[in-house]
Amino acid sequence: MQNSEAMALSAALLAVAGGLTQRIHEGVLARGFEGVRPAHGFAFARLAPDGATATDLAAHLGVTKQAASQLVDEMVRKGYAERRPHPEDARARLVVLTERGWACTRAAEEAAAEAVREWGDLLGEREVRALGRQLLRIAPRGPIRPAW
Amino acid sequence: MQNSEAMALSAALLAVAGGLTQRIHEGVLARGFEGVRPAHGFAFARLAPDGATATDLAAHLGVTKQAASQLVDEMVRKGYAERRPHPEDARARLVVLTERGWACTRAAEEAAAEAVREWGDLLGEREVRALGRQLLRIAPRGPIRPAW
DNA sequence: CCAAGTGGTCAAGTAGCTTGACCATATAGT
DNA sequence: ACTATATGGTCAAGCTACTTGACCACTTGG
Repeated sequence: MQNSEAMALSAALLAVAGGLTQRIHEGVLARGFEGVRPAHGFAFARLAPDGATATDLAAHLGVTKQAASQLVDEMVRKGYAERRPHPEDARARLVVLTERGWACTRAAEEAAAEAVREWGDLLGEREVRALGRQLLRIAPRGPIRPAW
Repeated sequence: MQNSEAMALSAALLAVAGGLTQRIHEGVLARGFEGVRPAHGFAFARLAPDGATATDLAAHLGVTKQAASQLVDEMVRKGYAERRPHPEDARARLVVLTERGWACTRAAEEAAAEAVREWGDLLGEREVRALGRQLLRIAPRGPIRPAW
């Protein structure tokens, strides 16, 4: 495969990712959740199962713990998360989603599903599933860097 | 397709895009081009064929013309681009890549090809080509937003 | 030929990150 | 058990890539 081909693939991938991000962001906004930025979505994803500490979040997002802490401040201030004492470590605080945080997460899922459904119209559902499988196989492990 | 499925697909897509961006960035750095940020790559892509005005660039990147102009300042200062008088409009300035700018573009292509080649190892070249075709078909038209 | 539109710049403000210093609690070594 | 080091978190200050707003130079259209 030629370099220019790889570049075309990369450009398409980044364009799709950028478009999807914006679609989700707009969809969440349209469902009445204001003051949420795309970066919050990645935080929500980490908090969703059982909560996490600010330092966990920092590692997951690839930022400093101070930045993660500021992000948590903001989510708390806007009612999407709350800090609880950590059950096993008196230094730490467990950050968990509030009910509003869960609702916002569901809104993001709906918005994502909406965008993906349009892909289905273009490619067929079978191809979209194949796309998902391929992407899962090449997805990197490390932190999800929400910026470029 | 369920919402959670769409979310998993979305997460994988964004993870792959983030990883690819980082890979390209590191590859460009490793080839000796310093002080280049991922956002520059999108600018280079727009400048590559025949140059562009700062306002064109702004529209392409989805930022204000002031921000685009600052980006051009930086690229000029670092030797990747230069401003020339516009042949048809005395108000405008045509921004074109320098030889170093072209070299940096080629470095980015090589880095991208390296990452894509690894996908080929995982999926097979046939599947990677299919991936490229699918992504091209669902890629949005508008500006490429280099941030989320 | 003048009015409105467009490309570009200057200046100031903002938001989200960084680095650096610090405290409180936990964990490991002797 | 006691100290030394590591770790979770916070406070404070600074940086940088963006924004908004005002403005000038040139172009375009009635």
